[in-house]
Amino acid sequence: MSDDLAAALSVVGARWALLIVEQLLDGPQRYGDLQRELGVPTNILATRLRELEEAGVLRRLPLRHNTRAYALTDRGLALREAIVALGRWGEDQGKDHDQAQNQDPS
Amino acid sequence: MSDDLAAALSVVGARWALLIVEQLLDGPQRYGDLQRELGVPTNILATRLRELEEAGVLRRLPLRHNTRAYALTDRGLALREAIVALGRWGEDQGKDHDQAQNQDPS
DNA sequence: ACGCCGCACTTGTTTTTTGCAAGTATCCGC
DNA sequence: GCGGATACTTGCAAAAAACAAGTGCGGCGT
Repeated sequence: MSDDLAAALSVVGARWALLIVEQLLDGPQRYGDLQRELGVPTNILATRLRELEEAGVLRRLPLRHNTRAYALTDRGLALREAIVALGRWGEDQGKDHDQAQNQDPS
Repeated sequence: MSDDLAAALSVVGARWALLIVEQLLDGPQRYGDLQRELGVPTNILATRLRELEEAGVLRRLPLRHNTRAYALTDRGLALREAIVALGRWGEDQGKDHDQAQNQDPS
């Protein structure tokens, strides 16, 4: 079964996961930054970060004392293309989403 | 707000949504086909198809009597790139995803 | 004509996921 | 040693998903 998409979604398909990765594409960030930027509930954020770390998408880098940063691994960075592609698609989606279904103007 | 990704995910971010679209990239298919190919619960499938239709991603084409097919619209087809990108990423994901940080195997 | 089957769904009900609010632990500066 | 910042837990309610069974409709065989 070549269902690579299902494999991908089992890692980054959960809610907020891709948004977290997108945010980290701009560089490593701390927990509180992600929280404030994305507006993600704190327990969900903690859960996702754990999952994504275990999946090898990101890793914790300890900073000073009780602060640390989350940074994408190579595998995480490899999501950029997919995220950009989805983002582009989302652009057009935002325009008008009234049922403008034109496929064959007769 | 350049959060196009969030806009995209609000449409195709729900569980099974992208898999349904992927399946339809191979051409129009019927309800039962999607169900059997993907193994998606029937009530979820019905819900997603309704949502995706309302979002202009796909449309119903009536076939004979009480059968119909689901086909992607142009907007739905435009998801191909994103799906391919995610699929490619998922390929590599499949290799080994043990959370072995740096455990020397030998 | 009538029952039966396949197709495309609904309609309960349970389980899982998400969200919200509040609390805990640790360190740092004062 | 107190207050505030940072990084999370924990408890509980709401929402979504999965499971199981049922409905309506049309065609087909008999």
